[in-house]
Amino acid sequence: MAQKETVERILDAAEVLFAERGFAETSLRTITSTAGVNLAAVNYHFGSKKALIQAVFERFLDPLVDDISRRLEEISQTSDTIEVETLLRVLSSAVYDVHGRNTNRATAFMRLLGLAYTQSQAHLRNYISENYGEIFQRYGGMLKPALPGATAEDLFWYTHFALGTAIFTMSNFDALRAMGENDTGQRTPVNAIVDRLTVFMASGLKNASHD
Amino acid sequence: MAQKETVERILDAAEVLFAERGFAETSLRTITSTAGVNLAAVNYHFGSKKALIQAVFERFLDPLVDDISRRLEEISQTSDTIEVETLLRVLSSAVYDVHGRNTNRATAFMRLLGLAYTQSQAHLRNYISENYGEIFQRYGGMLKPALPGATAEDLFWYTHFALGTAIFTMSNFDALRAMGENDTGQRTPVNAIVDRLTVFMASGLKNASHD
DNA sequence: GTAAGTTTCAAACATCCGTTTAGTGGTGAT
DNA sequence: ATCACCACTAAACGGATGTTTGAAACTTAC
Repeated sequence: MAQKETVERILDAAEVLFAERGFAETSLRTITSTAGVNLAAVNYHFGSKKALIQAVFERFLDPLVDDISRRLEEISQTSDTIEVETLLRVLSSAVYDVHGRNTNRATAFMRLLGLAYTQSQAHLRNYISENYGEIFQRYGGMLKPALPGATAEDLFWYTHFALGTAIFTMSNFDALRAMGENDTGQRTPVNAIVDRLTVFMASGLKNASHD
Repeated sequence: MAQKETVERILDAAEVLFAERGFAETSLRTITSTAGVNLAAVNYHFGSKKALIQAVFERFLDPLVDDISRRLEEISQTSDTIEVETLLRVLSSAVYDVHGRNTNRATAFMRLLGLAYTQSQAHLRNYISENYGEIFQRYGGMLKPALPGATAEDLFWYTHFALGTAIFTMSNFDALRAMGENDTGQRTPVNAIVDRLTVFMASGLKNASHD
């Protein structure tokens, strides 16, 4: 009866609240009351709180993965050897593509991705690695020729260092930005942060080649 | 009456359980039952769950901060300009110094540090920044001349990238090493990982200088 | 217009949580 | 021996949580 369906109202509220407080710290009552729906609606439409969490991820991960897939195919056709920076840009560009206009949504997404790693939600990790593991491996396969001379051990550790940098930054995005503003007096724009992050990761990764 | 005091038994159990599951996900009943003490003991000795969380951190951070302080004074006397790698080594050496023998304890501590950033525990962040903010700033002050040409904004973001890399790696230390062994067939020694981590962070940081 | 099916609702359910209380047992000083 | 003090304990408290229930309201189709 309201403008938006109940299901989407719940997903909208849950996305924001989960990103702000985490999964365990956000109650269904808080979600349903800010969504303006009945408490029982979550269990009716999704089945359980865990299923709701997965649904939140599915809603924004699906279009994102499609976008990344498309971009990876594009650049693998145009050029033969792909630079590290190019591969990193694929990710940030995809995020911007999908949630570009809405910065709040993009930062919420980043925090959620970070929380997925950090918070003890085994069901979420399983869900993600089952449904999105393939694209992850494809990406790693394309990264390998970009870092010639790196052993398998090098590649493993350096990519996980880079992954850790990104995830830590994402999961603390707002807090870090607030600290930075308090510290330097400058409120760094999102894309300026992403640029620095890309530089940091790329230069760290490149050291895996010639050591 | 038992070999260890009640207070320490609680701290030992809480440290492990918090690191495994997080703060909100660990109940006082779980802590007290694995510690073999009465439920009310936590509130009796510490006052509240929040105070217990802070006490866990205090027991860990105090000796570590002392060690870092001592090392920073040492190197600031011997040489004038300090390399980035040297400053990074101060941290890893201090952790090894204080908890060197017990690798489990060191990784648990790293995970806790990561959780302190990620989990929504405002009181913890306030406690840490109030009690340990000084050494943090001193370290930052010594890092600044090692990265000439970097703006305050650069410095803030690149140091937090490096911090994120370290925290993520350490807090998932066991899981990462298991993945790596499964992936590459090699069980990478701890110091080899720390070495790679130092290289990664240093080369990432150095890019803050000339951009 | 009535029946079937779907969605929403208030209320209750069982369970878990952090905290408090009232009381017990022990220790050391006077 | 008495008193004060400290550590500990079993039990209960009030509140919050995810989930379930059974009936009401609405939608759709014939």
